[in-house]
Amino acid sequence: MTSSDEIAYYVHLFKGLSPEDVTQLYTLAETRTLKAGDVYIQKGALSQKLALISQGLIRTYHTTDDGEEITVSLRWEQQFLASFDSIIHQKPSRFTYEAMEDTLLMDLDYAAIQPIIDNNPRLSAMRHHLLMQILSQSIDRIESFVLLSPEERYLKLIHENPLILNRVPNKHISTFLGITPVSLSRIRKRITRSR
Amino acid sequence: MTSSDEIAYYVHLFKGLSPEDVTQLYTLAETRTLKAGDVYIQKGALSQKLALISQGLIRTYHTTDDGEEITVSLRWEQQFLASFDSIIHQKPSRFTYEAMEDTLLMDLDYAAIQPIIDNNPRLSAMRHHLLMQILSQSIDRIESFVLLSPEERYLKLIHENPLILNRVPNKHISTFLGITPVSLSRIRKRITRSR
DNA sequence: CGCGTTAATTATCTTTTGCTAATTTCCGGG
DNA sequence: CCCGGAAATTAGCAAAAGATAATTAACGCG
Repeated sequence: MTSSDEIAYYVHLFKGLSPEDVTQLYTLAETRTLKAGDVYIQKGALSQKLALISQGLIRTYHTTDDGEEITVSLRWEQQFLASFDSIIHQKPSRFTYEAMEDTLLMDLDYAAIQPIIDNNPRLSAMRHHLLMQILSQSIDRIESFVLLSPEERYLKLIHENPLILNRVPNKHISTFLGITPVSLSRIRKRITRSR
Repeated sequence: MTSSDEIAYYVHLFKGLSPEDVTQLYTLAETRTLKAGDVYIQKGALSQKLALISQGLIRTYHTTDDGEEITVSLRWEQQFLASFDSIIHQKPSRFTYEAMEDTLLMDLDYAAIQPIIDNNPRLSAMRHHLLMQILSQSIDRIESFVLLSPEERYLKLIHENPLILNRVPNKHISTFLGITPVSLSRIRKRITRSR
């Protein structure tokens, strides 16, 4: 794919942007490939990374004192990924961002693109729109913890996102839902038994 | 307090804005008082309400099929309150927003102020800044559900926000933490016993 | 294709939570 | 100041979840 093809693709994807708008950012973007298991952002890193995932899946996790990994976020195709600790608070990331599959993404440095976005009304509007999407998803996730039981959260997940189960091992799904792998296994058994 | 005093106050509060910027929004704002128990946004309402709380505390809750109230959010002085369902998705609010105390707030209609903010770079930048704050708080709350036990969530709450306990009954604190009032009571007992 | 590692399930036991109801405490209006 | 209703705690029991370990299944690499 040529870069002009790609720009046309993003103009189509982000309605409201001109080819020039996209090009401004595209120039500063780097296409990156990650192999399954590769770390995209290391815990402790201070870089203000921002990425748009073209292909693949990235898991964000926290590591406990005894070395357990707890999955905080799962992001895949067409979704943005951001090192929020660094972007919002200029602090080192408390989390590790790791590819679960071979992954292709557009890698950006938010510190570099921020002034460009700030000075371009259409890019600013797009950033605002995307931020609202992300905020909406976050609020949704909070609600699922407040309103639903672990079993209901799992059912919601497989309802809204059945494909993810084939891409992420259950042990990561479980911590993503705020429970242990053993507990998820029991929930799955309960569910299959009752249908 | 005169309105010019108030504008000076907001100029000081939102660094980066000029008195003119503040005035643009202030003109469209309405100072509203709510008595304890008053509903600010009714479940089902479609209005894109946005408020800055000057004094008081507002609880957002979901009502279950059997009439139980589950608290989703608690907001107080200097914080923004938004009917996200309506603002982001133009849908009726799934939640009720109710004052827990006599409350004073600046009431805004986001539909009315959006074009003004869009056309004013400083206001746009402030909106973006505030959105990032709200997103950061949301992500924090998600993390507390994924990483912490109910007891740890309660300890985190009283550590970060001890005053809230004197302003909100425990039955609302408990559902806010994703547990039942009875369970919170037991957690409180465990804690006092161990110190 | 087999071997070894990891994931998933199952088992056992302990702890915590939910549910329901009873009891006690708290609080505001008369 | 008292009284009634709501909140908070406590109690008792059932269900679910956590911790740990053992067993089985799945998977990737040579």
